[in-house]
Formats: sequence, C-alpha cells, structure tokens
Amino acid sequence: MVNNNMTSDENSRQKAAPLDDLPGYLLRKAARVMMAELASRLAPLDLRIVDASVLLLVADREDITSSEIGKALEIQRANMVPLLARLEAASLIERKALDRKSQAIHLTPTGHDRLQDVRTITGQFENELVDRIPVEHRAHLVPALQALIG
Amino acid sequence: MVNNNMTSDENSRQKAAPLDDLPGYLLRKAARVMMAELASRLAPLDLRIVDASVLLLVADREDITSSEIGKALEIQRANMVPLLARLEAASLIERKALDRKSQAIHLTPTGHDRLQDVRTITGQFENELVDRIPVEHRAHLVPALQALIG
DNA sequence: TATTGTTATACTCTATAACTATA
DNA sequence: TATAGTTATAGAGTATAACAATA
Repeated sequence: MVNNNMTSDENSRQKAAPLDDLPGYLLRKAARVMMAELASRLAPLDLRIVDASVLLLVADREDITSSEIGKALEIQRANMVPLLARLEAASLIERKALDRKSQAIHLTPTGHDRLQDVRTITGQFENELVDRIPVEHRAHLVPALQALIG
Repeated sequence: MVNNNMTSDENSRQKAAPLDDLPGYLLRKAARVMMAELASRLAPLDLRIVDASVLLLVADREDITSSEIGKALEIQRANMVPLLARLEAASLIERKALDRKSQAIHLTPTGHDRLQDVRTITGQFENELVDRIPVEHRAHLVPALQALIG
C-alpha cells in the first residue's frame, strides 16, 4: 500500500524488498554470495567447498574417521559415503583400517599437493572477504557470527 | 600434527576444526543455524521460509508479477511456478490478469491473515536474533553483511 | 525482438530408516 | 548395547534449455 507512485521506475531501479533490512535475510544472502564466489574459485581444482573443508580437516586431525568428519562438519554419516568416495576416486584420500570396524582417512601425496592449493585459495579468499568490510565494522563480524551460532 | 595428546577427550569435547575461525565458514554455519530455527518457527503456519518471503513481498508491492518476485528474491522464473502453485493451492494468493501475458499476484483474505502471523513470528525472530549478539558488536552485523553482499 | 509463464529435467544438498558387522 | 560404515530413498533447493503466447 506504499509506493503506488512508481510505475516505469520499477524496471530501471529495483525497489528494496521489505526484507533487505532484516539481519536474517541478509545473513542468508551474504552466505549465498560468499558460497558462490568460493565455489567458483575452487572449481579449477575440481573441488567443491565441502571437499576443500574435508581436506583441511583431514590434514589437521590425525587418523580422523568418516564419522568424526561428519560430526565436525555437521554432515550425516550416510552423506559422507559418496563424498569420501569422490575424494578417493580423485586419489586425494585413502583409507587405512584402524580396526575391523573403523577406517582412518589420510591424505595421499596428491591430496597433500591439492591441499596446498586449497590453502592458497581459501586464504586469499578469506582475506579479500574481510577486506570488503569497512574497517570500523570489520572486527565485529566474527564475534557476532559466533554469538549467533553459539 | 597437533594435539596427539588427546584421545579420550575427543568425544567429550569437540576439538575446534581448522575452519572455525574463518569468516566464510562461520557465515555459512550461522546462516544454516538461523534458517533451521526460522523454518521450525514457520512450520506451524505450514509455510517455508521462501513462502513467508513471498507473502511479505507481495503485500508490499502492488500488482507484482511472478517474474518480478523472482528477480527480487533471486529465484529462477521456472522455480516460481511450483512455489506460487503451492501458495495458490493453500488459498493464500490469487492471480489477476494484467494483460494477456502477465499476472498480478495478490493476497487473498486468508493470505492477509497468514501474513499477520508471519509478521509476528519473523519480527519476534529477528529481535531475538539480534539480542543474542553482544551489544558491542550488535550494530555492526547488518552493515558488515551488506558490505559482503554489495 | 524481448519477455512472461510454463514444462521438463537434472544435479546438489540434506535427512531418515534400515541393515551388517564390529566394538 | 552402541557405534561405524553402508545402502536406499525422498524431499528440498537450484539451474538450464526449450516452447508458446504476447508485449
């Protein structure tokens, strides 16, 4: 019931949706923009974002298992199966039996090489991301997000 | 290669993944937490988040069309079809021909009633969301997110 | 010619139930 | 008894191509 004095203007300039000031809406939108950008930077490595996350996690945690990766990254056990199969098919990880039930996930030499590329790309990406935020707000983003998660 | 002095502790306390300080990772995680919470609050109304967004948008913009909703909410034209069909089947919206090509989307009386519930729930939700952020960081979240989007 | 609404389709992501083998 | 890995499956979300009708 507002802005009925706007007809031919609608196409040239997008009117702000009634959602553009809502933190929740902005949060989703920012996450989508960020994910799309990161995904396109990882695409040349033939890796999805979740693949890169797994490589980083596996490199950091000695003898981590599939279930543990799932817990850390909030991925269902069942959904880990095709994920790890893909990384294994790409010769980036290998499995080593811990006992007859559990398998440790390790990076292969190729996986270690790829990990270096991932570190370079994500490091650069995160830096650019933070640099886009005006300096007076910059330091507040991480604690604010952590408060929302906690 | 860190923290191999940690065996039985792994289950009781989750070790921080090497991702938990990265703004990009936090952004995705915060968005997921927020979406899950909002979705569960809208569930009693039998609405998805995107449904609620459409109701808010349609109420705000006189004679908006399906294509325009799609542009505003970044939804593909083709994906608007089942979305609006669902809202129409629930008697929340109706279509009115603008010409022989375009249709205006309007709220039905039922749709207006449901919109009031949506406003109550989302308003409460956004308030609680912001209240969870420590006061010294609070005002910085929206501008920081807008900078990431812009 | 460009746009609207639509159909069909496919891929990703996420979630659940159930099974087996083992701890 | 609980857990690890797995299979199968289903529901969302998202993307593209193509078409008819109309602006």
